[in-house]
Amino acid sequence: MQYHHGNLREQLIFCAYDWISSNGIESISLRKIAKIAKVSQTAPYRHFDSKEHMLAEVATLGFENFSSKMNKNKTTDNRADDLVKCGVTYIEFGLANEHIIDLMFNYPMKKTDFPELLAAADKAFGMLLKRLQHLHQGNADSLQLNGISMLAYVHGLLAIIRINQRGDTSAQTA
Amino acid sequence: MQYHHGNLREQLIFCAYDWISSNGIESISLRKIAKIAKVSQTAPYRHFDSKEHMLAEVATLGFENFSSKMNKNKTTDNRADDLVKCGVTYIEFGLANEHIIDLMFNYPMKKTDFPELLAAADKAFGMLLKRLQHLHQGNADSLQLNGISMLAYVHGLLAIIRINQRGDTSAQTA
DNA sequence: GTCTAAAGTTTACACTGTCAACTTGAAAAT
DNA sequence: ATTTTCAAGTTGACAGTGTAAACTTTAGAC
Repeated sequence: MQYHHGNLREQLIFCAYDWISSNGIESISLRKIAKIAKVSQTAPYRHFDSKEHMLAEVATLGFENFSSKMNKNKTTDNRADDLVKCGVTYIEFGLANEHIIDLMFNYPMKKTDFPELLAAADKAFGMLLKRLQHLHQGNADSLQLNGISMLAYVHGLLAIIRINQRGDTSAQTA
Repeated sequence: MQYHHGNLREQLIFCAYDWISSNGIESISLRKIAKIAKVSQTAPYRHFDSKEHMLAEVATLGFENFSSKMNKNKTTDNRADDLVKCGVTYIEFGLANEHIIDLMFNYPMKKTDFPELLAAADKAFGMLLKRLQHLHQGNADSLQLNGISMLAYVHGLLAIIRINQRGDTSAQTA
């Protein structure tokens, strides 16, 4: 239908996603992924304003994948179970997709400049918070931690685990 | 005493620290900081094997600064106070030095390749853990969280605050 | 006063993001 | 059916990057 490539835009996003998944963020280059997609080095500029705009799309895809994984954790009536599953899913995703989650959280991107990314991130965090709050409301007298606190805890736990994996700081002294 | 510069090595580390503090990690280049230090572009290679080796020194300095700030929080006999001060110090440091803490935690560096960095990070985390555990042992029946958990919580809280500051994910719905 | 080696310089290379100018070809307009 | 148009692709160029190789300077040891 189109010129050479059909849907180069999506192709590029998938290529970049794959590349980052296996090689990390800092080793990526527009030219490399253009070459992988078998187009010229400047072809991506017909679809993205800049490298950052493209990475924003990749990060968006990351949040979508995370959301869909999260979505399989149906909330049950056992709220403690739900919390555990929720946290485990988050951490599992982070450990299984460490480079993508790097892009999602640690790469300095002004998310407000990328509405799609902002929406995808909002949705994912919203799911997390809803479940955590669900638990919290049912057990109002147990822990004095609200949704953000628990989110912070899970997020931080993942970070600590990863830092330790990178060969590090031996925080495991506890 | 020496050739042109006296102690270029330290000079470069300080220049890089300053640059990163005000401009962030990804905009740094060896050439820029060499120019700032008024030496040729390859002069840094007489003192560092690579850019990463230099950044490791900067990160080490970051951990040292953090430790020295942490050190001013003398542990008192009020353990709850100690915990709060500890967490506040951590988060304050992170907010006041966001680019440096990026380098310290989010920049993918194999810390085991840089023994000095590893030692500095160990020391900083050790201080944090000691205080947290100090509290925990005194209150063994209160929260079922150990040192790592509390570290994760504080670390995650900082991360969430920063992500929100970047214009983001509106996790403040709680 | 020569020698040496550490600390600095110049030059060069491959790679990066991105701009400008050109080409292609499928669909819209006549 | 032919012409026009314009999005999607290309080539070529530029400044900036990390870093390797070869050269030069200079402080101190003999």
